[in-house]
Formats: sequence, structure tokens, C-alpha cells
Amino acid sequence: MARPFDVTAVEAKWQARWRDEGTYNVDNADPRERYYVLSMYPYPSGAAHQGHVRNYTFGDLVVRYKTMRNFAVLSPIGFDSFGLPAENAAIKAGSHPRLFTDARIAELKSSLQRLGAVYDWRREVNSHDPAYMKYSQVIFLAFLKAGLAYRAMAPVNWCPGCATVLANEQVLADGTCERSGDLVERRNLEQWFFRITDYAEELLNDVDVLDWPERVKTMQRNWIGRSEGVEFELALASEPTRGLRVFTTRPDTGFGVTYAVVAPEHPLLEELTTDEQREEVATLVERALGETELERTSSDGALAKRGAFTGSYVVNPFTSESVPVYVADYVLGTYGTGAVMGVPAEDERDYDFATAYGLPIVRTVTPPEGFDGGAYTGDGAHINSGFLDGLDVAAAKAAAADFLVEHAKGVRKVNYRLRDWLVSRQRFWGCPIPVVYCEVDGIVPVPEDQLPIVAPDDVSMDKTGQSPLATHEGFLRTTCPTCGRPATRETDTMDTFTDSSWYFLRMADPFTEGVPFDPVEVAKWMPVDQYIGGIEHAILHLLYARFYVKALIDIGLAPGLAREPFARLFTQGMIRLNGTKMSKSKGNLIAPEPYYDTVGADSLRLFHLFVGPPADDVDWTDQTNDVIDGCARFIDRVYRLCEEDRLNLVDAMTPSDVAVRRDVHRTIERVTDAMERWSYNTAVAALMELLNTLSKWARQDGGASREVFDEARRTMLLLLAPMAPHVAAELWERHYPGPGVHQQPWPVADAALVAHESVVMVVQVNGKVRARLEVPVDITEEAASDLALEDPAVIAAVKGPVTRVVSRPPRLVNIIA
RNA sequence: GCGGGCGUGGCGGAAUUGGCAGACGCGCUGGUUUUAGGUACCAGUUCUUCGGAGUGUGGGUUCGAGUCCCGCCGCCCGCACCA
Repeated sequence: MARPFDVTAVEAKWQARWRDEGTYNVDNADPRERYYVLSMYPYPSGAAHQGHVRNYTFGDLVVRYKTMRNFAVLSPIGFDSFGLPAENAAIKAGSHPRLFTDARIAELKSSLQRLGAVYDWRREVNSHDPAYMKYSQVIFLAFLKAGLAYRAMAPVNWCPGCATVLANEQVLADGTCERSGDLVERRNLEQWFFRITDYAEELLNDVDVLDWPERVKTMQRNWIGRSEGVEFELALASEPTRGLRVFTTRPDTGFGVTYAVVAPEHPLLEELTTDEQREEVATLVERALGETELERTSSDGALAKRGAFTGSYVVNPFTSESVPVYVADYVLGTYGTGAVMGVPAEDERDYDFATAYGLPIVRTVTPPEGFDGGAYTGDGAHINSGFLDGLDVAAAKAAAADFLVEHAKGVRKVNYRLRDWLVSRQRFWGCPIPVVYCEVDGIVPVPEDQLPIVAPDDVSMDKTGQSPLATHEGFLRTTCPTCGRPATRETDTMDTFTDSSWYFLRMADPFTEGVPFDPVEVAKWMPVDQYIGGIEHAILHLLYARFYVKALIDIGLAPGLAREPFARLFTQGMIRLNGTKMSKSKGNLIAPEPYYDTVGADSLRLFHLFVGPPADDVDWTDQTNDVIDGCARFIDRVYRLCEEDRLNLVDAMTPSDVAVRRDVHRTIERVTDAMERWSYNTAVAALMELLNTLSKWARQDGGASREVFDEARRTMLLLLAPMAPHVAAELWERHYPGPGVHQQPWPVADAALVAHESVVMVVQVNGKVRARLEVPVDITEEAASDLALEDPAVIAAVKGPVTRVVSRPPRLVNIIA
């Protein structure tokens, strides 16, 4: 394609200028109204791809647009630079993860700059930067001191391929590791946890006030998983003063309890198991403990092989009857009390279990007529339930709960699905957990003046997969800060989600030393006004960051901050390749560089804005390159028009000039509205329409007003400035001396100009359009219907008598005949 | 199974509150310029038996439905035995 200008040179020129002049640096003392725009800082796994391009194009557009709207805009960037891929790459290449990481960051940075994305680079935060690590560790120790960080034994997911513990989300539905594909094992290990469950209630409640996509809010609510119920005691038949505590959300079904089940991990299991049942129980327990949680809660596999009778009985407090106690793998030791009551008639799992083991099934809720399923979980009148008979589920729940509180050591209780956050990783390339182990003093925090603890450089990343920290004598051996005796360092590192849980706070104040950030400075910017990222972070990153901020406030590191970090969230769609998911492992990512080198960054940006609604997925197809060429064509047409190529400009005014001015101002309205609604595809379309109009008008035989043309050109460049910043800046500079296009205020539509004096009114007969009439905008209902009824085309279409006239001036008249 | 979203030309999509369906772009067709191709520019492009019909499908509300309500069909996303 022959371009009217040297795209590569122009883009390079402006990128250098924005970078060298720090055009988008912003001072914390800036007096203007503030706006914090943040695109999720990327993981530097390799060169940039179209997902990055899309994400950072949106972010950059908001930054430039809000700046033109006279906000003090905070636009920081950084890199989420710890993580397994860098470590695995280093193992493969026999080098140090830092070398790999630094190289990837350099690539990604270059790619972002060539996109024309602008940031306050003084605020760059990299997770692996010792300056940042120091404060990550300070925060860890503050959590430890506040009791929010603790060490405990727990059954965890262990990936043999990655040689580390995994978070639940890194385990796929089939029980394999999402990264290596190895089958994940369950191991009982002592690990570090953050007490995120302390915040379950607040994390759940605050979801309501967030201006986030409903989808993401629902996912957060599901993840936290609140359920209200009663925890009470089923007395042991053999020893009525002791009991088995169970949790239920359906106390109303108590009369239908025909058995109880404990988890294989349950502390009382040993005691409950009689000698005759010992072997069977032991076999079940052994197998269950080797399974993943996913396998255990899966509905696959015969239930008959998944439970065993313990030989003991407990007493149903409602009926005073003894019921048998089973052990089964589907009951989890980590949720509730690790023991449940079995109500086969009103719970599907219990129904299946009871059927498999021949346990009695007693209905306590009347199912609807014709109900032929097993368990009925809906509402209905209670039966077979003594004092609950006749009550609906809600009323019976309340009455039954009262009864349990009085008679079975019951308490009303809320349980959450959310578990404490396992933060330790047996990996090298992460932020070391800053504690030492002393034989005398136990777990001892590393004193703050010795932070950061940084992993040594002289390590060999061998192929065993074990973290070299665990065997590095120089790192391992230290002395106890308390007693001075020999001690060993913690060799686990923190989950990389801890790094991304507070980077946005450091970015708001990267200048203060000695503390993670100055809360007064940070409060000037927080919360983030617009957060932009991928839907894949819908749960974990966003939940963890929300927890961090609340916890930091409560332990005094961040007083005065809003308790929710991200006021508004936008999640962009994914890029697919001909309908399939793109990923690095599939090797089907599309790099932006070839586009920068040919059509230019502006064209690629316009494509991403124009292709469809930002929230929707984009399918990269055979047609995509043609659409990108179309965007380049649009830019070239803008360029030629602004450079007055073959125009016919005159000094006089003509009637067409008035109409063009109106179009210009209507375009301001349309684009501004589209920008606010994140409807960038229609914003681009509106500009394309304006260009079409201007191109024809400015080249028409009768001539076009030079003055009106100049206003149109200015306006078009201003509206284009956030979308295609390079070409807009270049054309502006060529025609208008002084401050650049991005330093100009966003244009405001002249309301008087936009208002039409007359409008085309549609006349329908029985709902079909029969005439279009030019009418004044303030035409009355009567005048409109009279005018419509006089029209020859309308008269011809009206066959019978007119029964009704619906007049909605000035848009429409509908005649019913 | 539960929850949420979506279904519009050959394709991506537009239509903010019920009021001219298909803006804008891609592709395609024709034309002008050009030795030719490409570029650029102009015109056309839902279907049609030219009456009309038409927004997955069947109903409903309304003068009027892509838009609101109910039932189906299909696709996508999340949760999935959390007691």
C-alpha cells in the first residue's frame, strides 16, 4: 500500500518525544481532579501479543482522553516479573531466571512503547526488583505480627513436574497441573497461609458496591460461597454426654436424618470405628486421602465403594432414634465441621448414598404433585416432622434452629467456601519469605534493616526441579536474630499473587523510602478509578488484592485508604485464532511487531478499537489483515484530507457549510458519548462517517469554506488523538503551532449548532412507512397528523376509514386505517 | 443440574429510552484514472416473484417489538455435589 507519509518515522518521532519529555509524568501534588487508570501489569513471559495490544490500547486511550478532559491522570506500568515460566526457561537454558526475565521485560517494554502507550515511567514497579521485594517482605512480616500470616499443616496440591505446591486454581478439572500436565498429588505439608477467611464477610458484602461487570461479581460471590446454617451436636449413642458436631443449612429436615457421615480426616474417626469395621474403614481412608479434592467430590464412580460403616451410632436429636455413622470420601475435612447429617429425602448426594447403602429414606418436605425424582430440595409443607409439620421451609428452618440451640448445643453459624490463602511456594524465582528457623526461638522474623532477603546469584538451576535455595549453604545458614545461635532460613518463596496484590499502591507513591508507601500520598490517588484487564483474573488476583488492601488498612500500614482498591473494572474479551483459544503453549500468538513495521501502531490500535465491543472476544481470522488495512486506509484518507490534497477551498460560505458544521458538532457529541460508554467501535465509526462527509464536501465543485474546513480539521484531529495518537499529533503539529494535540482540551459540541430546526418525520400507514416529510422540530401533535393526512402518498395508501392517528412529533405519525 | 450472557446480511458489527433495521468497516460487483496490475477516487451491495418479506423459533403485550413478557432451540461463560 502506498502511504502518503512515512508512518514508521512519524511514530518513532512521537514515541521518542513522549518518552524523553515525560509527557505523561504526573506529580502527586497536581491540583487538578485526579484519575487513576491502570492496566493490569503484565507477566513478562515473552514478546507481546495481540492480547497485550488490545489491553494496553484501551488503557492508553483512557489515559489520553481523560488527560484532554483536564484530569491529573496517573498512568503507571510495571511487570509481574516473578514466576515459574522464567524459572523453567532458565533451567532449560542453564542460566539465571533474572537474565531471562530482564530480557523479556525489555522486549515487552519496547513493544508497549512502539504501540504508543504512554506512562509515567518513573513509577515502574517490577516484582523482582529488590527495592520492591523489600516492601513485599515488610508487608509479610506485618501480616505475621498481626496474626494474618501463619504456618500450618495442611493437605495441599503438589505437582511433581513443577516440584511445588499449587494453588487450587492451578489444578485442572481432571486433576492435572495446568502448566506441566502432571497428575497433581495430595500431600500433607506444613505451609504458610494468609488469613483471608477473616475477611470473607467483608469481601462478600463489598462486592455489592463495586462498579464491575456483573459476571465478575457473581464469580467472586460464588468463590467466597457463603452459607447460613446451624452447627449442632449428634450425641454418641454409646456416650450421650459427648457428640459429633455437624453443620447443616437445612436444620428443618432434621426429622429425616437417618445416618451421619464423617470425613476420612475426622479426628473422632479412629474412636468411632469399631474393631469389626476397622479394616474396611482403613482401606477407605487410605484411598480417599490419596485422592484430590476434585476426585473426592466428583459424582463419578460408584458411591458404594466410597464409604464405609464405622460401627458406631449417634442420636438424632429430633427423633431420639439412633442412626449409623459412616465415613465417606465426599465429605471434606476442611469444610464446616468435617461431619454431616444424612438426609436422603432432601439432598441428592445423601439420596444416592442412602440408596447405595440401603439406608432408610424419610420424606420431611412434601414434594409437588407428580414429583418422581429422588431427593426433593424445593419448598413445601413439612411432614413426618413433629412440631415442624405444616410449616414451609423458611419457617421450619427458623423453628428447627431454635430447637437445636436449646437441645443439641446448637449455634447458628455462617460458613464460607473460601479457604485461607496458601502463599508458600517451593520455588526459586519468587520473593523469599523473610523468616529464619531457630532451634530455640522457633520462627523468627528477619529484622527490617536486613531486608530485602534476595536469592543469591550463584545458583545452578539444575533439572531436578528442586529450588536451589533449599540446598544453597550460603543462603541457608544464618544466625538467629534473637539469640545469635546458628539458624536456617526459610527457603520457600511467596506466591506471585502476593506481588500483584499491592503493586498499584507502590505505583501511586514509588518515591517514599522506608515504608512500602506513604498512605497520605497514596490516598490522593486511590482507589483506582479505572482498572483494565483480562477476565482470567476475575477471581484470584482481584480477590487477593481486595484482601491485601483491607488488611493493610487494618494493621495500620495504609490508614485512610478506601477499603476497595478498584472502583471500576473493565474486563476485555479474549483474542481467538479462527475460533480457538490462543496461547503461548500452542504457539499461535500473533506478534504486533510486523504490524508496527508495516501499517503502523495507529492502524493496529484502530483495528482493536473498531473490530467490535471491547468486552467481546475477537476472532483473528483470514479477514483480519484486510480490516487492519482498512484502518490504515482510513488514516491515509485523514492524512490526505488534512494536507489539503485536491481540495477546493474557498473564502466564501455556502449552504453546505452549515450542514457540515452541524455534522462536525454532532460527531463531537457522538464520539464523546461513545468514549464514556466504552463503545469505541462506534466512536471510530462516527469519525469514519465524518471523514466521508468531509472528503466529499471539501472536494465538491462548488467549493467549501476554508474557515469551516479548518474547524472540521481541528475537531477531527482532537477526536482522533486518543485513538491514533501518532498521526493526530503529527498532523496537528503541521498545521497548528503551540501546544500539541494531546495538550488541547477535549472539544465541546455547540448545542445550538447540533439542534436541528427541521427534521424528517416518518408517516406510517398501519405500521408501514408511506411518506417522509420535512417538519419543524417543535411541530405539534395536531399539525403533524394534519400534515400526514394531507400527503398524497398517504392518501393513496389509506384504503378504508381512518380509525386512529398516533402522532409522536417530530419523529413519527402512524395512521391506523 | 444451578446461575449469567448471547443469537441481526457473505463476514465483524450498529440501532442508549419500544418509533425509518442493517450505521461504519471487510469482502464482492461495476465505473473513472492507469500500458497493465496495484494505489486512489466514484457508485452499488439483506432477500424478493417488485406485491412484499425480514433480527434463532413459536406465542403474547402494543397503533408500533431486534428492543418488553412467556415457552422452545442453539451457542458461550461461570459454578457444580461446600453439607
